[in-house]
Amino acid sequence: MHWADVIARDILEKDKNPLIATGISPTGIIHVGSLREAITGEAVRSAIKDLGGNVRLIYLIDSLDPLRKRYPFLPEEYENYVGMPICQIPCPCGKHDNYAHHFVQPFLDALKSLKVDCEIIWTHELYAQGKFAPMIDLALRKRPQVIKILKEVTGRDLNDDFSPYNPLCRSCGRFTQPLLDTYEYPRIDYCCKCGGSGTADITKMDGKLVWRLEWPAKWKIFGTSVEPFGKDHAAAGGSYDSGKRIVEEIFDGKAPYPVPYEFVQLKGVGQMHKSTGSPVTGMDAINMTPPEVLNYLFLRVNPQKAIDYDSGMGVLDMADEYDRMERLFFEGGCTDCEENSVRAYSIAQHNVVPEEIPPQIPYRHLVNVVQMSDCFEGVMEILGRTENLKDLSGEEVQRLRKRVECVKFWLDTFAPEDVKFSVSDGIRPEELSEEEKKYLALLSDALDTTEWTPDPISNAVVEKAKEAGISTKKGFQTLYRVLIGRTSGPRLGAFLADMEKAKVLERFRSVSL
RNA sequence: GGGCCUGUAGCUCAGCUAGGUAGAGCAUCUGACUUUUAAUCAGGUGGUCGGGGGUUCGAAUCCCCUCAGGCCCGCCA
Repeated sequence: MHWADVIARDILEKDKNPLIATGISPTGIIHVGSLREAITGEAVRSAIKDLGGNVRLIYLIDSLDPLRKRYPFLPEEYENYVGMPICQIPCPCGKHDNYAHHFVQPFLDALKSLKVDCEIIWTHELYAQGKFAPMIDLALRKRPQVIKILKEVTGRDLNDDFSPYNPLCRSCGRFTQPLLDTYEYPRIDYCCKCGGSGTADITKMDGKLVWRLEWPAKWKIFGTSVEPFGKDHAAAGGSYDSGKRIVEEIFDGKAPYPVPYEFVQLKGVGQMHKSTGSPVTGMDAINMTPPEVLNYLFLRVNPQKAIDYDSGMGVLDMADEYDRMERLFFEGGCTDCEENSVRAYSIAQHNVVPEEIPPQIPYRHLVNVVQMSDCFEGVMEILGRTENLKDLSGEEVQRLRKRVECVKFWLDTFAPEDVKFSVSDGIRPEELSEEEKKYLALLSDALDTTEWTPDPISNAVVEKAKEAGISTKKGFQTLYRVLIGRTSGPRLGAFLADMEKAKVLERFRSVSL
């Protein structure tokens, strides 16, 4: 059984109306791994829905988190903003409301493109609405117990003056320590390092809980029943462990069913970090992997399995595998060990699968065709020469368009050199030997009367090479050199059939004379 | 030091919760087809299931130990 179905079944045994929570702290550039959390949550959502559960997925944006340090990609002046909540720091590019919006927007676009069905919630608004106030109150009143729990779980020493709540200093805009003795619901005083002092109202956005308290507080607020999170939180003594005890012993709530997931690595390069940026960003992955394929990539393996995101040929392999699972889904006949992958295909569609199998253009073929035309219409025209595209629905055209865009992006960024070619890179006549010219002349005449489909073309290519007295290999190389300036390329018969006959003949003749 | 996760074919992974003759895809090899060239189809090769021990009639699967890799035990999220 697919892992998402196992989780869904376990959840529904306890809770018929489960709520799944997930989220992000958009303090820096978002990487591929951040997508895994959202996709994992969405998979559980659609699996529960599939079993008839009334399920909701919320996506929490931790917009009140402080900027921890000035990351290398930030301008110098951001040094001044360290310690301030990211929803109150200016946008680096000036186009968004604030820092948090700037970094989370591409991610929200990605969620949309991946069709993650969730409700977006901004944490700073929860604070402003006073949603955290009961938990802040409990945390402050039961502070000794909180400290005891944290000590026991983490095995660390914690000072007795530890505060679970940090007021936001009105003078400098940064989080600071409160004067614990002054607490009287709903107010607590503070005296900031900057020299400023004042009073924070815990029912307003005047401060925030520290992470280890904030997380369980959210569980209590929403009644979260399932939550995927990075395995760093899942480790013994980590924030899930402490959160579990705090939500039960302090907030009188329950911890969600944990779905820890492993991190995503760029193949051969290593762990990616939000804070330092990385060679493949989340947006890169979105841009070069069709959304349904990206969903599938994360769903085909168990969450606790590390994923190497291969931005090279792996992108093509994954798309091909996706298409293969699509065929197996509709045609049946999968083996036991493909069962989970086929199910992953269906979950990657959010369990809303088309009535019948959509027409498939092999992804590797698309890689060739995309390089033969500048625009989508051109690609469609070329595909139309060998495939029947007349019956495509609007949605199918959209999917194809998206795939073409992804292939283009991939070719421009991460594709290895040996899959790239350009039909404008043909060589000049002087670079060809006499026998090669003779071959081209013979072939041109033969092709003139040849049916313009792959097999007859291939036959002519080989036959005329023999006639011209050169090896088949040499013949192929000559044609590739003339067409794309390389000695190898896409399967020739189909490649030529994809092109316009007149243009091919013109090209051959222009160099054979 | 303590804990969690991972280790199955060259590569990516199923299979482990209910032990019963090791599975897929990709890669590779061979062959359809008078075509060696990155879109076809059919077959084949390929694994002491990280290692050792135990339980069992029988272990990839359960238990113990061990090795390797990753991660955690922050008043960071």
